[in-house]
Amino acid sequence: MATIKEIAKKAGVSYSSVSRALNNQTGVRPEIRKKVLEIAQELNYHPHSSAKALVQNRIGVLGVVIPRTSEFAFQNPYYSHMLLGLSSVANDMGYHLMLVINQQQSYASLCHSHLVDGIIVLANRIDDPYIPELVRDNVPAVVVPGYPDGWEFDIPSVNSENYQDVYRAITYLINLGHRDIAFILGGMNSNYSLVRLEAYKAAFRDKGLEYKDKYIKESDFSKTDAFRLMGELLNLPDPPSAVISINDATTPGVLHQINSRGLRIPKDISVVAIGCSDLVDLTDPPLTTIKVPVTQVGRAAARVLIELIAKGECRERHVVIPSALVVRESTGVWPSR
Amino acid sequence: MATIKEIAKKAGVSYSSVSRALNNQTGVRPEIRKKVLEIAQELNYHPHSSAKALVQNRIGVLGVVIPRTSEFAFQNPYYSHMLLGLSSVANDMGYHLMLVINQQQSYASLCHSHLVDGIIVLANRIDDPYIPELVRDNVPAVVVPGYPDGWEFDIPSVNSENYQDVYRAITYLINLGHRDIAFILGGMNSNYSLVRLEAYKAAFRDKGLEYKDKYIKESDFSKTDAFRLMGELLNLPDPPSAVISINDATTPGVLHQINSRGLRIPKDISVVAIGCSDLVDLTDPPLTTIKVPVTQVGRAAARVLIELIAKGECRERHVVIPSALVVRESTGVWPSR
DNA sequence: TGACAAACTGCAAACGTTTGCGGTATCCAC
DNA sequence: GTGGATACCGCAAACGTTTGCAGTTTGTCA
Repeated sequence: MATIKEIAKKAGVSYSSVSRALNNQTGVRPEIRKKVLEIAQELNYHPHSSAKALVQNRIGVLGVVIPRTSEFAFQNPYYSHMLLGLSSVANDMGYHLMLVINQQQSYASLCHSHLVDGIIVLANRIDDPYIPELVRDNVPAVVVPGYPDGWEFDIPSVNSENYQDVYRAITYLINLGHRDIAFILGGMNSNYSLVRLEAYKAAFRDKGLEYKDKYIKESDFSKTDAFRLMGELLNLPDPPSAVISINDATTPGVLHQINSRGLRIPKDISVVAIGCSDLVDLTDPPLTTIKVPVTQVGRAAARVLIELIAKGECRERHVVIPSALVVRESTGVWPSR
Repeated sequence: MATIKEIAKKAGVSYSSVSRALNNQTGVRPEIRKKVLEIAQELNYHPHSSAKALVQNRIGVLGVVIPRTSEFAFQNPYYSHMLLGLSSVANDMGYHLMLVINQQQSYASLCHSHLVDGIIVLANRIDDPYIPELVRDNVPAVVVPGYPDGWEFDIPSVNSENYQDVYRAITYLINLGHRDIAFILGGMNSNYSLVRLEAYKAAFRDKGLEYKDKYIKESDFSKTDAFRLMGELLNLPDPPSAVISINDATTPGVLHQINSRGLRIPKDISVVAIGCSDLVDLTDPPLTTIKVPVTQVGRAAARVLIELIAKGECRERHVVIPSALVVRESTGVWPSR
């Protein structure tokens, strides 16, 4: 591999001039710059990123941490969309992405060893033991979706309008006449579950109604578990008239359970899906959906992290991306006749 | 951040000894080693990976390239499974993963700039302009799934038993009595499409039968396109009695089209799915599937690449992972009564 | 022509490691 | 007590860059 010195020798200048020419800095005669660039091209020169990193104390890589999670969870299109968003901003800003799945060591050490300049934790669990260390060591880091309000420490986060969307969706269902609304949640160590359940309860409360605990089910975010739980719900003597499903993994399980019993949507039961997948667009009937703008969340997360790395702080520590409830045909008035 | 020199000063030894102690090399007294390790712990020392990389000429990172592709394609669980496989082996072998999506520059430059030690290209297109450069520059690289036999250049690859599986599936359908078997393919710049179509044709040929071009459809690997093409097929005066769908993205489109017409599987039409998703396990009826062992392909790819980096060559340049046709309930004899 | 500023250029240090080599201490056997 | 082997230790170079500083050239204007 060609180095800067070889170029210098070949061009007959010092290698500081070569460096300046290559990084188009000021202070090098145009003809020399041109010559240097030509020779670099000819030798197929590529700057040694480690050497650069060593002196500049910046490697140009963002660490994307996907905490220890089960295989089926990682299959969620959530991650794909997120990675697309992250990667598009990173590309534009001159950063690369290091993907860290099921890391068994502290996230902070990635930064301490200068492997990455900063860290994004995706789908963080609120009991993740490695996140407090990030704030203690003051590592540039962003978590998605973050922590409940008033949490014991503060770390930059990006989220979508989780609370508002679920609140709107439940209010909408209540207005349609539904009272027995089931919620297929994920694990309660996910802020997604916590915030959305909070909104669910608030929507009932604000209408002067009471939700029923038996309709609230904690899944492990998997399709099979959602299938099972939806089965339990439908076996109740008074099954729910509507159900809201927390993500793209659980929704197919819910739908499959409903379909396999020959129930009709929305005549027999209304369904609201939460997710980022366009899978739901082709279901029959088209699903009323809380469309989570995951790619945009990813873009924002990358932007915040890059700002954090550059400036040591960021203007907005807790970004919320607007999202929307899209009403389609899987929800109807109740009772339905 | 603590450096090796600070540890040396604090321990009262030279920093070469510290280095040796930390990398548990020979040539340092046990009590000194112990002391050094304690101080390192206490100072929260982490070796500077760039400094290390500079002198060792090895950064410990594998580049995972996902060529320019559309958003919906990246959503395919194929990539998730692959990344899980890659990451598990990489973790075990002390490597990290750099994820490069939609890279607009040459893949080889990643290696030339010492950002990564080697490169894995996922779902390579046979007309990808950046891959020949990898072999020209002798960059450690593996492509998945690779190129057709007798291609103009040779590059290590990992694939599953694409050909055999499709051959078996088509033979199986023919034995059931099917003659009009549709194939929803992807783009013909993908070796997946090429090889599988080859197998499709061979299965007919070897039975002394002729396939019909009108039943072969090239999709763009998307669900919506598959939905459209399946529509065209079912609109034919002589629609197919069976269909095989090339991946996890196209299958839902195919199924949705069939269901929306009120056709019954397998009475009216038999369906064979190709893919890695367990999505199909919950469909009604359960799908006869060519289960592609994508995670294992990923694991093998990482292993081959690491061997390539270490030894400069690998024993097996073209690994094929065995897979299987899993017969479930979406395929039946024809005619069906 | 001279003075002064501006633009250019090169030297050398620095970034944090690893490692070959030569030197020193330790130990054991005779 | 001497010899030699062995284990340990530190010096200094090396990896490929960037960059502050000082020195040199060029240009401009009076």
